[in-house]
Amino acid sequence: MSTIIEVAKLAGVSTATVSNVIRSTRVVSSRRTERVRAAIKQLNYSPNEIARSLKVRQTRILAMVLPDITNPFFPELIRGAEDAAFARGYFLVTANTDEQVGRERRIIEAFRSYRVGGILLATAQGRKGPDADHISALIQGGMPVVCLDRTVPNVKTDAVLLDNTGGARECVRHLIKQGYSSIAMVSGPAHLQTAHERFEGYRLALEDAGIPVQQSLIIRGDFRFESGYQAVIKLLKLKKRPDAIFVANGVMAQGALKAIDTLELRCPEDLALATFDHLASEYSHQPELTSVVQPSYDMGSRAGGMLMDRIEGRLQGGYSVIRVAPTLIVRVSSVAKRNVNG
Amino acid sequence: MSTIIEVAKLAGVSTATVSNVIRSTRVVSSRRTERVRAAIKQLNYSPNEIARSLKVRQTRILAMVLPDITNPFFPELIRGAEDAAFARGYFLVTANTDEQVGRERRIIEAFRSYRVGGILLATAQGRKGPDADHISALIQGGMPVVCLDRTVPNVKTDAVLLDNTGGARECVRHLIKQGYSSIAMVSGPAHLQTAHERFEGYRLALEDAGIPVQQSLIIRGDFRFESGYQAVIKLLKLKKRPDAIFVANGVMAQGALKAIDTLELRCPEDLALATFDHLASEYSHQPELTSVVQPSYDMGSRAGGMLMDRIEGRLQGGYSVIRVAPTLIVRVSSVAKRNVNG
DNA sequence: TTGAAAGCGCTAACAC
DNA sequence: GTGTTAGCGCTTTCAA
Repeated sequence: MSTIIEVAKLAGVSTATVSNVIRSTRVVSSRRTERVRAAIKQLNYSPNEIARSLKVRQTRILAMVLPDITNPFFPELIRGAEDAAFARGYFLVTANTDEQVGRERRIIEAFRSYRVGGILLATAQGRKGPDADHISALIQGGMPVVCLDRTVPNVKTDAVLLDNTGGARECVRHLIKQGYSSIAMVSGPAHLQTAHERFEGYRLALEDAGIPVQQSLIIRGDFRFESGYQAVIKLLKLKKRPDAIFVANGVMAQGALKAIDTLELRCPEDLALATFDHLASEYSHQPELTSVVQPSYDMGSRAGGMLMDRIEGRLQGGYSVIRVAPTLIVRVSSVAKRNVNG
Repeated sequence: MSTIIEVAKLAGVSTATVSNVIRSTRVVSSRRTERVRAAIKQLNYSPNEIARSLKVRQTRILAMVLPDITNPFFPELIRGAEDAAFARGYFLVTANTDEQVGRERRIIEAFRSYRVGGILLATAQGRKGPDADHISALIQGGMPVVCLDRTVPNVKTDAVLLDNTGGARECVRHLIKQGYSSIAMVSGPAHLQTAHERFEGYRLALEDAGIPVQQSLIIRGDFRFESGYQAVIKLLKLKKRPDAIFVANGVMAQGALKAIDTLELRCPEDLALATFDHLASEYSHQPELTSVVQPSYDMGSRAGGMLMDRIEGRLQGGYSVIRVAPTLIVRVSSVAKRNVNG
């Protein structure tokens, strides 16, 4: 790989001139500009960003750290952040922690070492995780960090979060209004903040309506397909079967549909269903599920914007936390109970 | 952010000693080692990989360039490559081109500038794209590149590909054996190599059986949900409706299911279905689709291994191209025609 | 075992 | 408009 010195030599100019042509940092005569361009082409020269970054002490790389790339919610987040980054001349790279805290640690350390401009973090850290010291250290060391979807416990940062509790509450309230009274929930993993908040919404909605929470109607899943399937099989085999189920994420809801199918029941005739996330239009075909839709693309894009603002010093002072509201989309899976067979 | 000089000063040793402690490049007395460790901790020091990379002229970063992160096939590819990378002390980052050639160009140029160790490329470049000069230049410049899933036209590289033609051929042959004779196809975008190859498999299977290919039964989609939906609606409104449809990817197959549902038909009673990709167990619930399953995790992992071998010089000489075979999984959506109503 | 110092490729301050 | 050069933070050779 050729260097700026070789380009300068070939073009018969100084390295400063080559640099100035590349970065347009000061005016260079058109004759020289042309000679430099030609030399660059001839040598197939690519400026060494490593050297440049070392000199200017910053990179225009944004790093996104994600827990589970196979959950369709996250790719949309990537697309949002990516478009925002590109629009402002940044470059987004992504790494996947596979929900493992150790791996997250290692990835963050690597990004820190490479001195990325900032980090978008959807942490694998649980909501009571005691292990967040490295993240505090990171931030105190001056690295701009924006938390996405999930915050890190006991760490103050900018964040873009969803109003999980509000969304779940509205959704369950809707089920109640439709005439359902025995409403089960398939919740997410205990250690995840988002799962906890969604459960809170469920609890509050029941409380609002004066309906007691029944432990037997709450089954914990892990946000994956199989656990949604198993949970609903279990619920539907109860002597006192629920008449509606609220599912804490979209992937588990697909498992729920499969379970209903396996037991040869029908939705909504035998059981109403409502869920977080809207995979339906993209990956599934029937029935149309009532769902709490997260504006994931938008969340990614806003978090990206926030991070770049912070990097560029446009965002001074205290941390800002944005709570984005989800949208409840009512579909056939939760039609009013009295109409089910009408 | 503190530097190695500050650490050295605080520990009362030379920078060489600090470096040797960090990299274990030579033996350092335990007294000094301890002092260095303490200083690192006290200063919250993180070695500057940028400076290191500049000096040693290489990085242990693997870059993966993907066309569509929202297609569930690709995240699995990432996981495979990532696990392979981590196991050998590399670090994988991903960027998404959104199927735009211009964006791909820009991303590759950035990765080149940052002197990543190598690139895993699932190109957005069409199979007849004339625009691959930058990729040839990249490779000639010494950058290790492994093509994944798709090759770049007229460019010689290592590659891990799927036997698309073989997979499609076997699948359609299966449909024929099950007694279907009017078999339609929802194909992928014309410019994509994979789509072309799958169509070839379809064509060959019909040819094998002496069934003429009918243009009216071939509808081109774009690998997305909506196009699968529209294509199947169109096919099912034909006067001479096909009795089976072969769909070129999993996302479109979901659209196909929705179309069948919309027209109040049933699969396989009214129409058999078989498809590339297996989204079924993860995102969908019914009916179980006969599918050509790609070993995507494995493809990612093998491509990653190949790239690291190439980087480390274990893979000398000519380029190697691996063609991975998919697996046909037969499910209820294509039961033998005579049994459909029996 | 340890330290001094050159140099990786670039930018930008300074001089002309 | 243009060139010279110090120095970004690290590794590694050479010398002790």
